[in-house]
Amino acid sequence: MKRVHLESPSCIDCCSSGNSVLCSLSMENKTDLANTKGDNFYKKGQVIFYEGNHANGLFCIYDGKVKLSKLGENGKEQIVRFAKTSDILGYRSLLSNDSYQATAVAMEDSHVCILSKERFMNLMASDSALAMNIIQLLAQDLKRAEQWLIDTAQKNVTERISEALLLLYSIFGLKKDEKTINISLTRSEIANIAGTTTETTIRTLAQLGDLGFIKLTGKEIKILNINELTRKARILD
Amino acid sequence: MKRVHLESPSCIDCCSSGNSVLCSLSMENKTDLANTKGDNFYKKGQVIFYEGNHANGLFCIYDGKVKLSKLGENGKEQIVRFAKTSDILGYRSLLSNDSYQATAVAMEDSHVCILSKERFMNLMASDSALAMNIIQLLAQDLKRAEQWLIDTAQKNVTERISEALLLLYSIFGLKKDEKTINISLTRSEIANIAGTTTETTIRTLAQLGDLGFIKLTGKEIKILNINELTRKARILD
DNA sequence: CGTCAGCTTGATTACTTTCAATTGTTGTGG
DNA sequence: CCACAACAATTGAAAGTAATCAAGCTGACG
Repeated sequence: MKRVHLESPSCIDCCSSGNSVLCSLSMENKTDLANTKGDNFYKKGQVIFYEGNHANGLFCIYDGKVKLSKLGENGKEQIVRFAKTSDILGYRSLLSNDSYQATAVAMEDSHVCILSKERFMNLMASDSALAMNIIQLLAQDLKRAEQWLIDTAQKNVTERISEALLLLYSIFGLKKDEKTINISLTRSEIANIAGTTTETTIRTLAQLGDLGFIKLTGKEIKILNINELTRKARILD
Repeated sequence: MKRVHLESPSCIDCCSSGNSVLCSLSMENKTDLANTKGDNFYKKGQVIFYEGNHANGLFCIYDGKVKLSKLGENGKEQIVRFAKTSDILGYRSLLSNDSYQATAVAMEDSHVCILSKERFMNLMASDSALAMNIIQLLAQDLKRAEQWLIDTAQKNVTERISEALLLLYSIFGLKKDEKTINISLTRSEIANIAGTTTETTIRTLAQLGDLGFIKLTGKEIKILNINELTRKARILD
């Protein structure tokens, strides 16, 4: 397997295009970081870290899409979060000194920078703006997790699947056609977002298609009527 | 309604007995805090703040028990967290500059100290040990929320109710008899932890009673066989 | 062209909710 | 202290929802 040699991405360049929380760092720190960090390529499907692994680094996605999932006691996957270009991964575990609590898998070929735990903790301690950004990130994650919890607990499958589609839309946006959700997932993965089975997901997606809210073409999902889909996600008529 | 006048609790005394995250503050800050904070009594059932209220303060429970819950779109309550003596409330909203995302209700008569947003934010900025403690708190809350999400999504009612009982046990502990969970909840509230209905909760608790894992006496719940209950919470035989 | 993984469909089963009715408990005012 | 009202707990039966099980089908790929 041949790999073209590439310079590790420059944090300065990265920040000029993307918008990571790390971009609040001083120019000096960014320069230094670029020299001390590592980076890796992950093919679609490859694991970046496993749930339970010792947490020793912070991951910053230079380019790509990643899912974070946990296994239930029955072995079923539950997707708990997504990360895309400019997002960071693993900070929760580093900050509470835990092992990684979820498994991170590349959903498409991804290029990911890696920052040692030590370096990250030092930055957090020395840069209060960064610390504040991270705190806000945690606070938002917590808010989202609690909202998701309620949705999962109180909504029926159609509502949850509709919501999952809207979630994917809000995170990954649309392709150039301004209709198609810019992420490709298997039916089973969608099921693992919504907390249901593959079969039920298929039937539900088909129903939403019959209603004209979405259009399915293989793994492509076009959103045709976002208002109705939103309504569907809330309360079943 | 007569109210005896009491001095606002001293933060120093409070920290000598309890163990709040605020106890990492310097003696000087604690003294100052004791003079600048407020405090309030809440009767059982009274609301400390409502979901959607503008977040203007941090609450520190001097004595009491509080539930944090959110309303689903269908109006059903979902309990998302508990807080007890020494715990703090509202930090998530303050830190991400949101309104309160949940409603806090006293589950028993409670005495709660209140710290202004400004004061709290200043402390966070000036005291890095406090900041680190708060970060860890957020990180733990997030971890717990994600775990709870999986449980809700993947477990059946019996497992979820068993887990809810274990959760109550882990948070509130036992009464002096070393058996009875040290919190009194209605069946409906237990249902709102586990994400099910009151009727199903009643039936499920009765089953767990028949199995000899717990003993129900009114609102008292005794844990008779914690190992079996734990096993039940995991995977249905 | 065969194979494998993912997708789809139908039938059946299991679990929960919902609805309805009854009983029990608690707090209040007379 | 009792009667009443309001709320909480309980039980049964019916209805609904989603999971499970069992086949086929389809498309990508070596």
